[in-house]
Amino acid sequence: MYINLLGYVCLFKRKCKNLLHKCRILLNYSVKKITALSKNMTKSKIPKPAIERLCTLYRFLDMCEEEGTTCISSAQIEKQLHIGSHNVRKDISYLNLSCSGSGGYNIKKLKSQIAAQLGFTQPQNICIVGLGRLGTAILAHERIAESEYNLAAGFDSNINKLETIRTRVPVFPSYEIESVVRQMNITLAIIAVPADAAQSVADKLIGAGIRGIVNFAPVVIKTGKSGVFINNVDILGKLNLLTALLKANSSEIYQ
Amino acid sequence: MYINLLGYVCLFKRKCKNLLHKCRILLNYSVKKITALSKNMTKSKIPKPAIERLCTLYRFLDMCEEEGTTCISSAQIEKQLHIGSHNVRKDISYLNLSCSGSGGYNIKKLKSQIAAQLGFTQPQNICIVGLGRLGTAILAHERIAESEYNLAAGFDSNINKLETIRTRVPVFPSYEIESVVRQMNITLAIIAVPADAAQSVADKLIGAGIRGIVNFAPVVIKTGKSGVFINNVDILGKLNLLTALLKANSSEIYQ
DNA sequence: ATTTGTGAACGATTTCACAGCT
DNA sequence: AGCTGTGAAATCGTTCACAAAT
Repeated sequence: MYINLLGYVCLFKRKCKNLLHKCRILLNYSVKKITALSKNMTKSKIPKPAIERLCTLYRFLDMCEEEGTTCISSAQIEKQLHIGSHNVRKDISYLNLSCSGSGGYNIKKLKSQIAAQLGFTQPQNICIVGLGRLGTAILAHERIAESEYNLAAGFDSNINKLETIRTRVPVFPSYEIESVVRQMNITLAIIAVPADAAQSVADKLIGAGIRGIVNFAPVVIKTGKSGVFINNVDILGKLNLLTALLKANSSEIYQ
Repeated sequence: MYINLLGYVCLFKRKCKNLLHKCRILLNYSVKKITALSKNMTKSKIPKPAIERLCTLYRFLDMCEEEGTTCISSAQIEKQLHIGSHNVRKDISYLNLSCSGSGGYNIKKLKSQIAAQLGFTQPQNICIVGLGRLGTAILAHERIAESEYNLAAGFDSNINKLETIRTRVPVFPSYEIESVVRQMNITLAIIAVPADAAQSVADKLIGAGIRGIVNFAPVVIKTGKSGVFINNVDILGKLNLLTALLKANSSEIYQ
């Protein structure tokens, strides 16, 4: 039988492309079946890149809503966000909802559905560690105040600095991070301290039970604990990435 | 023959997993051959996620070098950066270089090779548009001054502000963006203006021939032109992403 | 003895194509 | 008439396993 199959394949190689496809379908099916039998059905979930795109889409819908638009089609989203319309529809389909029909998506409805599925409905408390130029710039960020996030605390190790900062947000010395984070039930943190302090600050935050960190310090932060997500935003890294993409785009990397 | 094959597959379903694999190999091989014949050999290139990881690695190697380390193995990199050692080696293999042997990679050599392949060797001129709190924070970023990037210009629409800023970097009013960018041969830009000004600033920059933009304004910037890369760093978007990942991680999104 | 380098297997994501609504 | 929603195909990226190198 093995030899027959080999002969069959040789035949395919020459002429029977369609039948070959049929054959592949059959085989793939059986492989899947076997795989499904040998391990538990993996729970379906949204791919991470899709989640990223949905976040971008959510921010974009927010903007559209402010401008007073009520409907948008996947083709329009493609033009604005550079995400293929197929891709947009697929991503939205992961949410298991239906805004269907011609005329495109109802923005208000779609936005609230994304918020519900991705967990943007419950307001969360966030904090900023490091109140230098960058930290205070974020403290003053107009849109955070209007958002679903509540900026609950700021921290800095320099106590003199704390006294001179003018903001509505309560500020604390860094050694109080753990107690304040626990008491105020803060779930997300933004790190804006110098590189050498970043990891120790992150350790404190994670120790206090924080769930996610946006790190602006130019080091890669490690988390020993699973279930804690870290987003490193190193500006030099971003510049490097752009440089590399430009190079790769203009001339092939393999000489 | 079709029916024979079907029967064969049924047999597989029950017991012949190994032979099935063999069969798949044969078929895949033929499919590849056919595909290769029907279209031109696609040029191999580095996957985008691999480029991102290599940028992170580059920054990390930079740090290691400062600390005086000379050698590092893929296993050590795995611990520090949370990138699987397999993955590290694969990414490095895309560069077509050889630092091989036991004892790990020579940091200096590896770093210079990454720089060469990814295009970090030629210093590039960069500029910042928007000299509010965030813009000035970036102007003062210690590491940019030491890096392969030359911070050549800052821009702000508020002329009074330009006079009060204390920095070594030359600053200009925003209406001079196009001429200054051209004259100084600036290739990358950082946008730190309010949301409503971001797109028009980006249009000016792209019009002046800029190749890449890191955008800190909380809107998604569009580029009509291909060959221009944009990196949107929206802090609310990052927070959204963390929230969504937490939700997806803790409880399945499909109820 | 240890660690790299890499083809191939595997798994994940994107794209396609068209049925199904409105 | 036009747009969404979605299985299935195609593509892309990661992991594996082991040969090669020192």
